[in-house]
Amino acid sequence: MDQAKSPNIHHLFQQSFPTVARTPSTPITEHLAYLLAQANREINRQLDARFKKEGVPVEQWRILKVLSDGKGHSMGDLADAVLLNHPTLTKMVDRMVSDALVYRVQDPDDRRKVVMFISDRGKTLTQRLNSLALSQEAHIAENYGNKATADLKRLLESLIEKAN
Amino acid sequence: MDQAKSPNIHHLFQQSFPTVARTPSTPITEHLAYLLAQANREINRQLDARFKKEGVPVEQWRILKVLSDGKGHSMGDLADAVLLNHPTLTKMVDRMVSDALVYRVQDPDDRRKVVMFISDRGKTLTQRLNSLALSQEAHIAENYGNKATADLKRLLESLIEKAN
DNA sequence: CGGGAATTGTTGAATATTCAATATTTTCCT
DNA sequence: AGGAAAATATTGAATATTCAACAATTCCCG
Repeated sequence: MDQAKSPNIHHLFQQSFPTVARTPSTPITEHLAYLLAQANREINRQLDARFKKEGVPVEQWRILKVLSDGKGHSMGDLADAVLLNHPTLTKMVDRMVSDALVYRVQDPDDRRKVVMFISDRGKTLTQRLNSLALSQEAHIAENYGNKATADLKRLLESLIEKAN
Repeated sequence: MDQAKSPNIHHLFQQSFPTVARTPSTPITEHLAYLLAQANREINRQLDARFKKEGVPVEQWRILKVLSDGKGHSMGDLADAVLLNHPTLTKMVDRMVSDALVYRVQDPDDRRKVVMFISDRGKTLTQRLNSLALSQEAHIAENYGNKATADLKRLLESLIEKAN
């Protein structure tokens, strides 16, 4: 590899600055994508820490929460709702079925489909997880501010909506 | 599975509502953790799509971008900066070394450490990636609004700061 | 009706990530 | 000084995710 000369035309204009002077370019920390990743990671980490004593990953809580409306949900709907792609969801649901948290029923109206339901065991677990999650939200709202939290949520919703 | 009776004491108070009346509990879509995950996923997906023609995952762009300051960075610093845990970073850097985008040097002051540098090949790639990323940011700012984008960034920064 | 195309979900192989253990070097403490 | 503890990075095994292929069913259109 030739490490010799500056590969872009900028160096023509940089000769008067002898030492360094590379194109500045926005630091990674100012990119929206990065800020979202960082915030998401941190909040998720905290939530996971709270869920740890129940031994349930955040994704399973999402699944349980969606199913707690009591209605049946197809795998496809679930996958969209919980932000998982299909094969990942299938395998996670397999585990949850083993743990008797949810169960599958074949949709009688469309036999390609599977309809997922939450079990009673799943329901009681969901309640414990919900209160852990709520306590986290309360904790955030506490030292981040109610207004800021509400504003942030609103902006995120709007971003998500626009992004489609 | 016994789906028969409501498992919590609430049902004592719900007897006057004969039909259903389960505890409402916030829908998943109102939780901050979920909104962050969703927004992050979507923005990342879009960025990945743009990077696709370069065949570079977003994480590698982050690494390249951090290293483009020309200074050397230890693996630990890098891992923090690019939101990857150490073993994952090690293996990703292995690939990038194979691709001659970055290289390792042992830190002479502390021989436990490795100092990472970006190669010239890495620099030119970074420039192409930067402009793809900037065009995405521009696209977002365009149909989401400059104010909203700035507000969102500010709120995210503040959340991240508070969360530590 | 019949059959190709589309939809839905799962599987298996390939890939990536994570956890725990390890190796190496430095720091700290007495 | 000298040895235990901490810091840094990597490795290998276990686990998880993804991609592509598949199977089953339904849809659609001629």
